[in-house]
Amino acid sequence: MTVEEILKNLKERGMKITSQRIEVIKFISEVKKGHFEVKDLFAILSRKFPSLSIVTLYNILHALSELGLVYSFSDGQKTIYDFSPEPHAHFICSVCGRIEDVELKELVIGPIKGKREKVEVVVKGICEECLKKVGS
Amino acid sequence: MTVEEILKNLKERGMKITSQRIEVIKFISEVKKGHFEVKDLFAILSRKFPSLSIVTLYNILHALSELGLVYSFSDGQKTIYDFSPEPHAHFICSVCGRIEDVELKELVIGPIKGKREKVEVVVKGICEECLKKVGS
DNA sequence: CTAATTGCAAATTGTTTGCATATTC
DNA sequence: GAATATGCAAACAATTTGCAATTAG
Repeated sequence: MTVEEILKNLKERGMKITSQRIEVIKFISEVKKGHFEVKDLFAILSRKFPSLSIVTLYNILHALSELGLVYSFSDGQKTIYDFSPEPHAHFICSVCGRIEDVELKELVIGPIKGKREKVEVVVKGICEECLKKVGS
Repeated sequence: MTVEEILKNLKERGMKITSQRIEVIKFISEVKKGHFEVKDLFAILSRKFPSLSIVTLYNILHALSELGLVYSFSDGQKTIYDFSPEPHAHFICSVCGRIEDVELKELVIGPIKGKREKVEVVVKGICEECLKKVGS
């Protein structure tokens, strides 16, 4: 989705197009792939947009997430935002915290009483580099 | 595993058997199934053990989790402990926060560069009751 | 002009840390 | 008696809330 498409999307849902929202969406559609915490995004966007508040970032990302325009999951401590469109699992290193995409080949779960909105598959472990450093 | 077996397990790993640990392990092995937050467990055990500190609970649960004696996952905000031994997925209602077990029939993921320690499958959505109340 | 959005300060929540005291082995 | 564990107070990190000022439509 292009920046314009996303903005159109927001407009259609009655949301206002603010410069903060434009910046965030621009960033997302430029990057396309990768994981970010709110903090990281804040650090990056603050440079170009010094008046930006992290509270606004929380608002915007929360809204985009609700609309299904970004995907979010938790590393157990904080929310990670993920802009890549294809579903996949995530590997999180419990030592260095690094997150890597993992192919999700097959996932079958039993029936759910209710409306299912999203599925998070998180694999925790120790990445190769940390294994080398610490041993196991 | 019985309380005695778990305690033996701890001893073998050089951990000391304290009354706090006994209480926690007793509780876990009595309940066997169900999800708890540290806060809940603290509320329950505090009655029988008024001097118990929640910090100690964090310590104990963290240790038991490391040893693989309890399973833990995140609801995105806090750590949920799960004492049932068979692997399964979890459904979390984003409205009321209730957590239910979901059968995990099949899960195949791609290769991982590193040592895989555990997999969390969390399904988020809205439970039947909340759907009835709010509509959708 | 009106409703939505921003951004600040402050509050909350979950969890961790430092350290002195107490307890197990 | 030595090493480990507890529990308190305080620190921390991520996120949310209340609210007044600003901005988009």
